[in-house]
Amino acid sequence: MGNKQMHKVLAVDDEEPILELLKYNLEKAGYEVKTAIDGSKAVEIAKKFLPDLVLLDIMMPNMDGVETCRRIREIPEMQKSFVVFLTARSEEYSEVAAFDVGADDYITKPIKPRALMSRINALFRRDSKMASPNSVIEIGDLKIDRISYTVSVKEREINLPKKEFELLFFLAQNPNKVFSREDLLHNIWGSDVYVLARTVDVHIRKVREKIGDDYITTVKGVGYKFV
Amino acid sequence: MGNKQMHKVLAVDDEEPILELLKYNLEKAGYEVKTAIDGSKAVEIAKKFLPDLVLLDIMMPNMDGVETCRRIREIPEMQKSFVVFLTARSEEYSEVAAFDVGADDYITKPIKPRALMSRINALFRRDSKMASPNSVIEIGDLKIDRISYTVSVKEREINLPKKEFELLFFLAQNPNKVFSREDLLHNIWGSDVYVLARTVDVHIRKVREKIGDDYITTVKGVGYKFV
DNA sequence: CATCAGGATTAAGGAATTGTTAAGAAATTG
DNA sequence: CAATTTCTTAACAATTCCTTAATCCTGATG
Repeated sequence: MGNKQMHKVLAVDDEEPILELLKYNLEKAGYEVKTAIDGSKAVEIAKKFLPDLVLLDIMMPNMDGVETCRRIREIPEMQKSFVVFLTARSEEYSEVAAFDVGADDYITKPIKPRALMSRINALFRRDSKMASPNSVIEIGDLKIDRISYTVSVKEREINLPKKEFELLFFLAQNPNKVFSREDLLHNIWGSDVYVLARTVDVHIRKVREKIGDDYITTVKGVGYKFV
Repeated sequence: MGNKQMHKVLAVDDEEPILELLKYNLEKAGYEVKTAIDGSKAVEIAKKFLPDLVLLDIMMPNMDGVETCRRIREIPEMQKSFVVFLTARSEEYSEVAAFDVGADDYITKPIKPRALMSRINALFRRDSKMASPNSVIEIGDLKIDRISYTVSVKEREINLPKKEFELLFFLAQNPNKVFSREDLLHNIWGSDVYVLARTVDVHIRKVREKIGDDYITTVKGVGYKFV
């Protein structure tokens, strides 16, 4: 997360000229760009390329944008990436469905390059997705606030070190979803940090020690989940 | 991880010590490894060995990594395998060419064993995750959720240990189809794990105990089926 | 109705996984 | 750069889960 590299963008559209338009503008703005001509190719590329942003045409033959988005969101490493839909002005049908599957924004065609780039730059300017407005999670007695970096259980404030906080926050963001230790390492430590998987156990233990045993569940042989 | 289907890896480098380093670490991690000292040998071995992953040094005398990769990709059975390039930090020249011939990743030398293994494991993990798209099955009062690893009968949540969960999930994925104990062992335990067929009975019993007797049917002399 | 074959059930030991602790590195702070 | 906190690793304890084997049922068959 922290590493300042070029942001990676995957553009998906069934029309070649639009892909070229997107690629040209994005590369000019300093992004690393890959393109895909249909939904299944997009998923394939996303798995390997792990883009920070996916630009996704919502109307495509075979697999449409919404379904493609769902598949992409299933990739553990893609949980934190942005997905922005491209949609013709008329077809607002899928606006709801789009946000359901985790879209971050949508941009209407025809695409105006300058507007497009300004919206995309804005996305990344919001430092990371985590720092976005809804970064306060409240579940039962537990309140996790990523802005002030504090956790409280029943009004009682608790200070968690960074890794413990990130771990709790990440799990709480995806309640009831099991993550393997490897998933957690990739998402919280980053894909280029290599520590033993059992390190996660120790952090889990410390978090539990501080907030109680009721929030993080162990799924033996699989991993951990929130609640 | 539970299922141990040994993955096959072919390591290709013109330096013997590097091959040994790779072989040692890969075998320790449970991979079946073969090595090749140059590109043409690599292609030859790949044809017979059909590895799931090829680790390919990009700078080699005679046939370089990119060309070797192209030849390997021409083998029909190797279309779906992974190819990961090994490249010295300086020579990023070939990054583009590498991805063009279908590379899945590249790792820079000098090789750090732990980082290497973590990336390779991630490669296979990502692959296997995609294999099971329908992660939530609902049949009547029964809901099986592979994301949270929980089973619920009429809103009542039940926690199943891993093997029991996998067993139920597998059967429920193919409703009304009978599987012999051997089929189940092969599919859930893996093809290289040898346990007595009767072990399945015990797990079936425990699943029934928890979700009720109405979901798994015994077909005498044949096996078990869902519903 | 006795016998038999296959399945159900149970309990126990062993295997595998996770919990817990502590010590030394690494990072951060004053 | 010293002091403090946090992170990672390793070792061992605790726990859960898996497998086996022994015994008990059940229904089919002669």
